[in-house]
Amino acid sequence: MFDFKIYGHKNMTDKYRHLHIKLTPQRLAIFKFMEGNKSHPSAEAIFSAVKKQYPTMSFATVYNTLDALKNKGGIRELKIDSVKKRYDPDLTPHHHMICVTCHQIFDLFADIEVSITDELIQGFKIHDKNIEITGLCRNCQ
Amino acid sequence: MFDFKIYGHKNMTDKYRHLHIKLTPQRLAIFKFMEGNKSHPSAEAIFSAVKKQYPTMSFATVYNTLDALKNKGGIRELKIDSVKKRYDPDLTPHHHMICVTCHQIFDLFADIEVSITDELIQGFKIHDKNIEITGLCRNCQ
DNA sequence: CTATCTGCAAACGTTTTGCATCTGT
DNA sequence: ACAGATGCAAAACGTTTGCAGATAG
Repeated sequence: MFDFKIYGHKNMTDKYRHLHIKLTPQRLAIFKFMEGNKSHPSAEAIFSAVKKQYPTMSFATVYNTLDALKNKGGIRELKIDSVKKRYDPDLTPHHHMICVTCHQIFDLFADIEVSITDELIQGFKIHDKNIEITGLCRNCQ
Repeated sequence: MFDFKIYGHKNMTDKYRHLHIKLTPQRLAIFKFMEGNKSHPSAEAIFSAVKKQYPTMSFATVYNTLDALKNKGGIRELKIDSVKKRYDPDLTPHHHMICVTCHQIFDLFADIEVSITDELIQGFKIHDKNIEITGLCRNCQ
């Protein structure tokens, strides 16, 4: 989930110590579930998955953890789904393709040319550019 | 809101007849409010505005009308705001810039080069490409 | 030790729904 | 006439919050 290989982590706890948040077992389970997860899960999906291991897991803990991760720059919150928030542990610059039929989300690691004239942006200071592509995935065509 | 000037509309009702939905006074009030509206209003904003004229206006009617419009291609539903849906009557291709401080939404009518190799899109058939830019607007810098 | 986290339940804001009544066509 | 819209209130849904007890550091 985070590229800290340079630290040579001994274990799970060491691996996430840099976040400077309390590393509870519940949180570590969430980190583990998110690590390398390409499904862009919702809070509900994360909750369901981690609840198997921690039957007392609550939404408060899931949202609390996701919020902490988001604030520490550990995950991205996606607005791809108008119904619920989705989370992406992949922080490398990429975009998303959403199938209008099966609603699956596909990563797109294309380097996209976004050339905008100063005149058009009305003095807006750009932090981030994000491209959302809608259409039909191979299966649904 | 719709570019049907070629029909030479006599009045409000004629203007929207092509939608093939019942043109109630409430709906016409919503159409009028949306026409040329650059504020990307939420359902609540539309409701509040139109309620002044129709005190009995309900959310059911607002959502019903927005849904009909969306399905007939009369408006676009935006996913820019993760809390609530926003609606845009402008159907000409354009993108959005969202200020992270004041949360205002600005239109961006730039023609953006999105060149993607066939290999990267995994057979995905693209219908639409949408760019969301986040940053600071001139006022908030 | 104590600042922070967990888990529960209740509250919240947005959107959807059921249904009786009404109305545009 | 009648398919479809309105308006109300209730429900549904995802998310947030308050708080008492627990725990990581």
